[in-house]
Amino acid sequence: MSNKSIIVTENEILNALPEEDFARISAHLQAVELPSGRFLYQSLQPITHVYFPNDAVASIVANTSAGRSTEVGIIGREGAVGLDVLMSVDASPNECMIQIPGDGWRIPTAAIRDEFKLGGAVHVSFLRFIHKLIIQISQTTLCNRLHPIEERLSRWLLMSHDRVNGDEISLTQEFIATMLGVHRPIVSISAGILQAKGYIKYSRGHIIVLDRQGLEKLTCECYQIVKNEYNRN
Amino acid sequence: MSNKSIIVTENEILNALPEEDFARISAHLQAVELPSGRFLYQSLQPITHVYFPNDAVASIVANTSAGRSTEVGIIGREGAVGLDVLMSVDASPNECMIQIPGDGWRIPTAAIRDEFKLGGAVHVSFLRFIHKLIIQISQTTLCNRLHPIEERLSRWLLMSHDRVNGDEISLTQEFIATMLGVHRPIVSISAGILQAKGYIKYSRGHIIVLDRQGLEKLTCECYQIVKNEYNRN
DNA sequence: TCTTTTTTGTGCGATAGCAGACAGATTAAG
DNA sequence: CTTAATCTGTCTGCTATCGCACAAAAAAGA
Repeated sequence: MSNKSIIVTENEILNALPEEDFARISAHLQAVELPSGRFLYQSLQPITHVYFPNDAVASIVANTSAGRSTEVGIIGREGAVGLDVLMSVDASPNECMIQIPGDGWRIPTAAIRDEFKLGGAVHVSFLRFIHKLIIQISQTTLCNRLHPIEERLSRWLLMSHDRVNGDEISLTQEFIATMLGVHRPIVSISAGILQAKGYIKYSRGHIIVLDRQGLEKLTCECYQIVKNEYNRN
Repeated sequence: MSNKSIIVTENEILNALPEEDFARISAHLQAVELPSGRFLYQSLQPITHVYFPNDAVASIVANTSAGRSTEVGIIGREGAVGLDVLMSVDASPNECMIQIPGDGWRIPTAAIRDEFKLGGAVHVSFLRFIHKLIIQISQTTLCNRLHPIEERLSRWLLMSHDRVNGDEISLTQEFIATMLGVHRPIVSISAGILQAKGYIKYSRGHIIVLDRQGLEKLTCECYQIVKNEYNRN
C-alpha cells in the first residue's frame, strides 16, 4: 500500500508523479491550511518551504517601494510555489501570498532540493512547470502594457476560476485592483460592465462566474496563449 | 593546454565555468555572427541552439496577433539564449531576436541538454541564470504597468548599455517604441527630454550614453532591483 | 548632384486611466 | 436593534498616452 493511496491530493504536479517518486516525496509532505492573505514567502526573505496548493490559489506579486503592487503570476493546483529554491537561490524580490483560501501541502526546502538532485521525474516535471510559469509571466508583461482593463480583468477572472472548485471567487475590488495594478474605481466600472453583460454576478466581495464563454470571448488572446502552454504535454 | 585558453569569450556564463566543464562544452561551441534583427528562435518554432552572446544583445519579445509587440527580457554577455530547452520544451510562444549586433557562440540543443543532465557546474549556473531572467521578466511586468515612459526608457537604455562595449547604442526610435510597447512619437519626446538633460546624445538611430549616473537617477527602482538579482553570488 | 527612402519632430483631438473624495449600501459587532 | 466598519458606485478634474497625420531632416541610392 503506497502513500499515494493514503494522501489524497488535488494538486496536479503531485498527482502526475510516478508512484515511486511520489512515495519518496510524500514522506516529507505536510498538510497545510492556506488562509487568505497568508504569505508563502516575502520579498528577499528565505523561502523555507515549497507549497503545493489543492484548492487554494496563490499570487506572485511584485512591489514598489512606494507601496504599489502588481501580480506577475498566479499558481494553483496545477503547480508549486517557491520553486525558486531549485535554482540555487534562497529568496526572491517578489512575494507570494494566498489570494483564494483553501488547503494544500508543503515540503521543506532541503527535502525538495534533495529530491530534485536525483534527476528523476521530479526534476523533469518541476522544470516543466517553471517554464510554464515563465510563459505566464511573459504574457502578463505584454498584457499589462497593451491590453485594456476589461480584457485583463476577464483574463484574471478566468485564470482564477480555472484554479478553484466551483464558480465563486471571494475577493474585494480593492484586492483585484492591487493585483491588476489599477485604480480601484476602474475595477468597479469594469466589473459592472461584465455584470451587465451577464458574464458574472458581483456583490460585496463575492464574484460568481455565470458565463465562462462570455468571458473567454471578451478577454485578450493572452488567456489562450498561456493556457496552451499549460496544456502542452 | 585546455580549450579554454584557446577559445576567448566575453560571455560571462561560459567564462565562469570550471575548466573541466568548459572543456566538455567547448567541443560543441560554434562561433557565430549575430547581426541585427537575426532571430535566434521564433514563436512556437523549434529552438535548435542555445546562444551565448559576447557583445551582441538579444531581446525576448512577446507578440499579439494584431502585430503589436513588447520586449519581456533582454539577454547579453551575462547569459544564454534559449535555455527553455533545458526545461523539457522545444519551443516558446515568445521569439528572440538580436537587438544590438555583435558575435557569440552557440551550441546545439542536444549537446547542451546532455551537459545539463550531468548535473555539474553547468546545471547550477544555468538554473541560476534562468532565475535571474525570471526576476527580470517579473520586474518588467510591474514596470510596464506602473512606471512612466521616461523611467522605462532610461531603464531600457541602462540595461542595454550594461551589455555592450562602449557607449553607443544603434537603434531607431521605431524599434525602441516596439520594445517598450509605446507609440513611436512618445519615444521621440522622451528621448528629447533625456537629451536636454544631457544624459544621452541622440541622432538618427545612434544613441550615445553620456551620463549613466543621470540615467540611474531618473530611472525607476526596477533597474536596481534586477541588477541586484544579477549581482547576487 | 538629384531623387528616393528612412528617420525624426511636432501637432491635435480623443480616450483610458489616475488621484482623491464622498455617500450609499451591506455586513459585522455590540 | 443600533452602531461601526467595510465595501462599492459615482463624480470631478487631471495627465499620460494613443491614433493619426504631416513635414522637415538626414541618409542612401542613382
